[in-house]
Formats: sequence, structure tokens, C-alpha cells
Amino acid sequence: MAGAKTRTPRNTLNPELIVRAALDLMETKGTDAFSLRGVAAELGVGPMALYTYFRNKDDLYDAVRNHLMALVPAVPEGESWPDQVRAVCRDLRRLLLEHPCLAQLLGSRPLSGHETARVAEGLLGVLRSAGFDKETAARTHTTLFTYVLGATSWEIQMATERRDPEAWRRLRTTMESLSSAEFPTVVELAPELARTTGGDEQFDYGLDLLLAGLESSNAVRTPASRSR
Amino acid sequence: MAGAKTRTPRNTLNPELIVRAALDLMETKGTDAFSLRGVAAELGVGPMALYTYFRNKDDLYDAVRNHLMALVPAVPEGESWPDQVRAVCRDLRRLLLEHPCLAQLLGSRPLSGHETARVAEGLLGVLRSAGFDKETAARTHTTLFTYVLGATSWEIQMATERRDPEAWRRLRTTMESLSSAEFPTVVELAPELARTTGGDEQFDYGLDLLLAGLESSNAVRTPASRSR
DNA sequence: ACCTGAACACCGTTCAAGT
DNA sequence: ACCTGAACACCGTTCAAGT
Repeated sequence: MAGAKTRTPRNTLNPELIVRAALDLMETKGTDAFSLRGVAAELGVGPMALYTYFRNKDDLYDAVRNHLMALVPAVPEGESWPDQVRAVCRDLRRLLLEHPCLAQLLGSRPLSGHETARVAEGLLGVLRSAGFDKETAARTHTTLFTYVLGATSWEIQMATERRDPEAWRRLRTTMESLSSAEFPTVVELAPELARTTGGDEQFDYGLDLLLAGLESSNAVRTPASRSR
Repeated sequence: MAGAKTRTPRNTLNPELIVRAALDLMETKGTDAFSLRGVAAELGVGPMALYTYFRNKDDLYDAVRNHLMALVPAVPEGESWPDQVRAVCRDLRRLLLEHPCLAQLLGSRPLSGHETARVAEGLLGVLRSAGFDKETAARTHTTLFTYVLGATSWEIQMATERRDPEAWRRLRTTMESLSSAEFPTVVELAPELARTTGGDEQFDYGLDLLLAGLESSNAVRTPASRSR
């Protein structure tokens, strides 16, 4: 509707152009409403033109995810390892918030591509340098990554819900229909629950819990981690 | 394919029957392959018959999620609050693993229904009894819930990937193509990373980090939390 | 190689109609 | 109320064909 068929000059179709159009459509019409036919129409070509560059829809999904993961910044240097971990997690969260479709892509498509490995390399490098042994570093990486993905996906979903009047109305209805006899705590904490479904403060709260847990455990064996 | 059209006697169609058939189909053919027409065919009725009981596909999704959330057990009594938190989180994870579609439903559909409130009530009650103030209880609840959902969804996705030979082959190919000059840590920790993508031990590792963080912080103000 | 056009086997949902 | 049947506007993908 918006783009008005920018007729592409012949023989100038390429993977990056398609990925960009796909990303554009996902962010405009929503990740679910996205379709190959829609991308093709936006590019002014037939649906089958895309199959020259991507084996199928999932292949295009993977390319979009890889494209977005490339935007995760490098780990900042010269800081303490907890601050480095914080930076990586916050950067990833920020990217997920800027591109909500990435949360969906990371959560529903099998992994592949070098960019995901690059992000993992950054975080794993920090942990290893801090003195974590191999297994603990791997476990911690998975824990942090899944926390960021889970917390941010939830945040996005709640924000989407708040924007959709129909869904928002239903949520309010459900909340108000809860008897304070059956659900005393939920009813009592309704305002707090509404306030803590997202935001920087909520994200940092969980992240700091994990970091406090790491520092209180004997995960870090090297005393050299006291730099800065 | 499996169920062989159990022709339903006339006028015996009802919501529970439809939910059960829908759940069955999601677990058999995969959450994505699920369709209203498929459910209708399985029940031996036309697609439109379902619209008597559900306003649309999303409405049926919500009913299935509510049906599954009802299976989350009550919080065990007479234990310390950290053990109670552990029990709630592990129970939810177990249910998600048993019904992988629930992970997808919780992650992509707006919230509604009493059963989700029931689960929240259980965890929030534990935290409040332990002495958490309102805001901290709400924050902790969101953190724990999103951790369980994120960690378990990731675990399910990885398990699905391992089962699909095509996806598995691609993941191996990507991993082996990583130069150890560019991604030294990922290459070095490949075996550990493969081992820590899921399993009870990995889940408990992250959960214990969060609990250690909670106990090391001054989140709990009431000294009465030392029961047992 | 790059792209088209017709076709296939699907979707969710609306609408008018039957009982 | 409960359910059917035809129809609409979509999908992803295959296949044969064009350049």
C-alpha cells in the first residue's frame, strides 16, 4: 500500500535488495502478515523471481535474521567483565526492540549464519577472559542469551498488546473479572504487574540478578578479573 | 492421517472436544502446520462448524493455551521459598517440554484467561509470603517467568533442530565453516556449547543464578523467611 | 542465469442458506 | 442454535517456458 511498486530496472534484483524489502515489509505490516508474494509485489516482480536468490521462504527468513544480527555492536573494551556482559545484553535487547521481527526470527527459526556466531564469540570471549572455565562459560552464555531473548520477546509482546485496542480491552476485562478471593495477590499487585512488564529498569533488574548470582558463585576462578 | 476421521455423532460437537482435537493436531503435525480446516476434518465436520464455538483461529489458540495452563500443578507447601520457586519454575518447564506448542502459544499470543492468572498467583504468593515488597515481587515474577519461557523455548527449538536432519546438517556446516581465527572461542567451546543448549542441568544453572542473586540482594526484608 | 505465467494444493473467513 | 456449501482473497511452491 505504502511503497507504490517501485519498478525495479531489469537485472538489478539481488539478495540484499530482497532482504531489505522483506525487512521493510515485516516492520510495516507485522511479521505475521509478511509474505513472499508481498515482497515480490513491492519489488515489482513476480513471486517466482525471488526463488532465483532464495531456496524458499525460510531461507529468506534466515537471511533477514543474519542481516539484523550484523547490527549487534562489538563488545566494548577496557571495562570490567560485568560491565561488558551488561553492554552485550543491553545492545542485543536494544536491537530486538528496534526490530521486533528479530525476536520472532530468533525464537522460531533454526540457527545458522556467521552473524549469530559473531555475537556468541563476543560474549563467550568476555566470559573466558574473566576466568570462567569452558563449561561454565557455555552455560552462562546460554543463560544470558535466553534471558535476553525471553525477557525482550515478552516485553515486545506486551507492548504490541497495549497498542491493539481489542487485545488490550480483553486483558483489562480478564484482570477485572478476577475475584480477589481466588487471586488475592494478582489483584493486589495489578498496578505493579502492569508497570513491570517491560522497560529498562525491569530488564536490568533480571540482568543484575544473574550477574549477582555469577559473582556470588565461585564461577570465576582467576583473580585477574579485578581489572578496573 | 493418523486419526482416520472419527465421525462425530450429530450435535455432540463442543468446545472441549474441539480444543482436544486442536491440541492433538498441534502435537502431531507441529504447531505451524496446524489449521482450522485440519481440525474440522479430524472431527468430521465442515470448517465453518468451528465458528459456532470460537470467533476465529486466535480464539481457539487462546482456548488451547488456557487448557494447557490448567495443567500447571499448585505450589507445594511446607518448603522454603527458594524451593517453592524452584518447584514452580521446574513444573512450568516440564509442561512446556511435554507440550511444545504451549511455548509458542505463550510467546506469540496476547494473554487472557484465568489459568495464566492462577499460575501467576502461585508464584506471586510465594514471593509475597517470603517478604518481597510489591514492586520487587512483581519484578521477580516477570524475571522468573520470562527466564523459564525463554530458556525452555530455546531448548525446544534446539531439540526440534536436532531432529530435523536438514536443519541439523546446516547447523553442523555453519559450525565447521567458522574459522578459528575469526571465532576462536566459539570453535574452542563447540562441544560445551552443544552440551549446554538444554537439559535439566542447564536450566537449573540459570535458575540457581537468579535465586543466588535474589538471596544475595536485600530483596527479602522479612526475617521470617527462614522457615525450615 | 534470470524471470514469467499458469497451475496446484492449500489457507482463514464471509455470506447466504438450511435444519 | 448449530451446521453446510459455495465463494473470496489470499498463501508457498512446482513446473514448463521464455530470454
